[in-house]
Amino acid sequence: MLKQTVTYTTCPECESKNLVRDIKMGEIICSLCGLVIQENTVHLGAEWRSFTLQERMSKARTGAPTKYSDHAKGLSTLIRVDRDAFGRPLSPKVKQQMWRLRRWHLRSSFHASRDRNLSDAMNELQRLSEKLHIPSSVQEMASVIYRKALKKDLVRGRSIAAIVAGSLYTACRFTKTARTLREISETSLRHQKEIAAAYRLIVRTLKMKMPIDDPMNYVTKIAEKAKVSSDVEGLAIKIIRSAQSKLATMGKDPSGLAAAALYIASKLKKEKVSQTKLAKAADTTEVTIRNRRKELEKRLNLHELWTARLAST
DNA sequence: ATGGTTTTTACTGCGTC
DNA sequence: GACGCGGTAAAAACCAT
Repeated sequence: MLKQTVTYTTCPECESKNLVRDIKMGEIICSLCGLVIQENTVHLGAEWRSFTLQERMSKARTGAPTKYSDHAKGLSTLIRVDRDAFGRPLSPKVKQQMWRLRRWHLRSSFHASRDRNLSDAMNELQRLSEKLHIPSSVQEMASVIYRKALKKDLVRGRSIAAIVAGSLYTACRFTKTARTLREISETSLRHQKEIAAAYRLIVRTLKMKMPIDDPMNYVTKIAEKAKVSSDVEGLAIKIIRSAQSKLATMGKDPSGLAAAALYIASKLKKEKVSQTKLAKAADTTEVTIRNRRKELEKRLNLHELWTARLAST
C-alpha cells in the first residue's frame, strides 16, 4: 500500500489550522473536526478494535470498574503485634518493632495499590483522549486533575473510569475545549449521569473556579461540522454577543444557542443551511433550534439584526 | 421527593422543488 | 413523493429546594 507523503498545514476538510500530531497513534489529526489527515508510522495504541459496547467491555483491560475498595483484599497477611508464633506475649521492645513493621507493610501495599489505580486511570484517559482527539495539553491537565482527585480520596467507592471521564470533562470545560458531556460519556464505559456527578464532585472538592459554558466556544465547532462559511460564522458570533448583553442566554443549552445563532446568520446571508444539519452538528434537535431562534429574534429585534448585517458586509 | 424549567420525541399541516 | 420548515403536546431529563 502506498503511503501518502504530503504534509498539510491546514485541515483539508474544515480548513482549520489546528492540527495535532498524535504520537501514540502515529497520525496527524485535526483537533476541530477530528479528521485523520495522515496515518503513518507505528501504532502504539491498543492492538484490538471493538465495534460494539459488549465487545469493548470484554476486550478492555483498562476500563474495568476496579474499585478502590478491592485493595483491602490484598492485605490478608496482617502482622500481629501482641504475640509471637507460639502465642506467647512479646516483650515491649519487640512489640514496638512489630508495630513499625506492620506500619510499613500497610504503607507499601497502599502505595502499590495507588500506583495500580493510577496506571489503570491513565490508560483509560489515553483511550478516551485518542477517541475524542483531545489536544495533549488538555489531556495532561485531565491527568493532573485526576491525581488531585485521587489524593483527596474521591475515587474510593466510585469507578475509576467515571472519575477519569469526569476529570477529562473538567479539563475540557476549563480550557474551553468544545467537548460535550454527551460526547465524552458516549466513548466512556460509564453513564452520563455518573460522569456528571464526578464532574460536580471534582469541581466542588477541588474548589475549582470554572469559566461559564460559553455558547461562543461551540460556534466554530458546529460551523465546521455543518460546513458553514466563516462569513456566517462571524455573524453568528455577533448575534450571540448581543444576545449575551441582553441576558437572553442563561439557563439554555449553549450548543443549541450556538446552532440557532448560526441558523439565523445563515438565513440573513441567504446561505441556506438546513435545521437538520445544524441540529446534527450541534448534537441537539431542530425543535431546540427553533425555540432559541424565536427567543433570539424577539429579544434582539430585527433592527439590530439588520445593523449587524450591514456591519459585516 | 417534588415542582418548575428545559430538551427531546413524535406527530401535524403547509409550501416547494 | 421527498424535503425543509414551523408549530404543538406530552414525555423525559435536569435542577434547585
